[in-house]
Amino acid sequence: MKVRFGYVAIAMRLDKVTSSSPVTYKKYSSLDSERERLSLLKKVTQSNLNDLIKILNYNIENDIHFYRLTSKLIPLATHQEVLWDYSKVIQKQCEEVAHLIQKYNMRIDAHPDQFNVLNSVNESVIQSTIATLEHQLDLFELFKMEHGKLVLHVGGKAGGKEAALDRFEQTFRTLPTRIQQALILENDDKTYSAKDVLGLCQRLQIPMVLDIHHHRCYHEGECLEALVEPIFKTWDADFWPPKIHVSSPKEFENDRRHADFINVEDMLGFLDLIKPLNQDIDVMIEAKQKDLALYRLVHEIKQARPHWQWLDHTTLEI
DNA sequence: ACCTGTCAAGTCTGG
DNA sequence: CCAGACTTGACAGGT
Repeated sequence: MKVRFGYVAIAMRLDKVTSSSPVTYKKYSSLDSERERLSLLKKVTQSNLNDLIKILNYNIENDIHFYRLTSKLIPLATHQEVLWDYSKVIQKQCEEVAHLIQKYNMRIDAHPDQFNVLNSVNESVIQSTIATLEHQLDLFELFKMEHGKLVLHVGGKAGGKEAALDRFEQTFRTLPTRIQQALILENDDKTYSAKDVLGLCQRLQIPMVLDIHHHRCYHEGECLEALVEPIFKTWDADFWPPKIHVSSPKEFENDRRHADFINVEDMLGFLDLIKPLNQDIDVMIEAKQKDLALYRLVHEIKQARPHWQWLDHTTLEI
């Protein structure tokens, strides 16, 4: 089985490189002319795309095949008072991004922010969530990513979990097909357990992302061992192998906040657990120190399991 | 060179 | 019912 490691949004080794520079609506609306406003949006967006290209090149240089885009790549892209056409402004850079992704066969995902709630009791929240998902898929198209995935949590629990899960299911079935095909769901750390999300994903026939730390923070006695196989099975029909999220608690056992680095024992425990399944997986590292945490984890796995083989600097073959 | 406040969003808790 | 916490990274402004 092959295990690849990825990280989120920021390459800490690259100084002064960020693909998340914002334009706040406050700043935008303070500008007097349409020309100034567009010029600011254009400047920041092009800078973000240029830095994304630097990050992708950096990933390639370091054998990193898995990466999560920032959700802030295009400032004010979905703001109802702005809604600007960014596609022409970044056409050239998108071609470069597409080229890099295709050439190196990178897996790239997106994880819209927590404010995106498909099971909200507020219809306008659902509509803005759909707009955000559409926007992310527009970007995937510009990057020629046919199989890009969007990770979401189930959302709130207003009206009780059963009712809230039903709302999710109802809403999902009305979504545009391309969103249905891209959505994958993750267990969270206080409301929807791995077991809850697995059931929902099975009903909707969509893949599930297992977050190991969230499971540790919130479960109702279920053990991971029994859940892993059916969770992986939700990926059977998919282009990609299953992916999991890994993080370690900041201070104490069930601390929901993420630590700077990954505790290697957390990772080794899981790898030992799933080894009998002989299943390729992609591991998204969610640590404050981003790519640095990836390098440290890989290094510590190599020390702890010296007999394991590596296909390149970050790809494990066991 | 550092620290603090601001921005943007939705949900949930505590008063 | 409403204020504040939760969360995140970038950046502006003050010291």
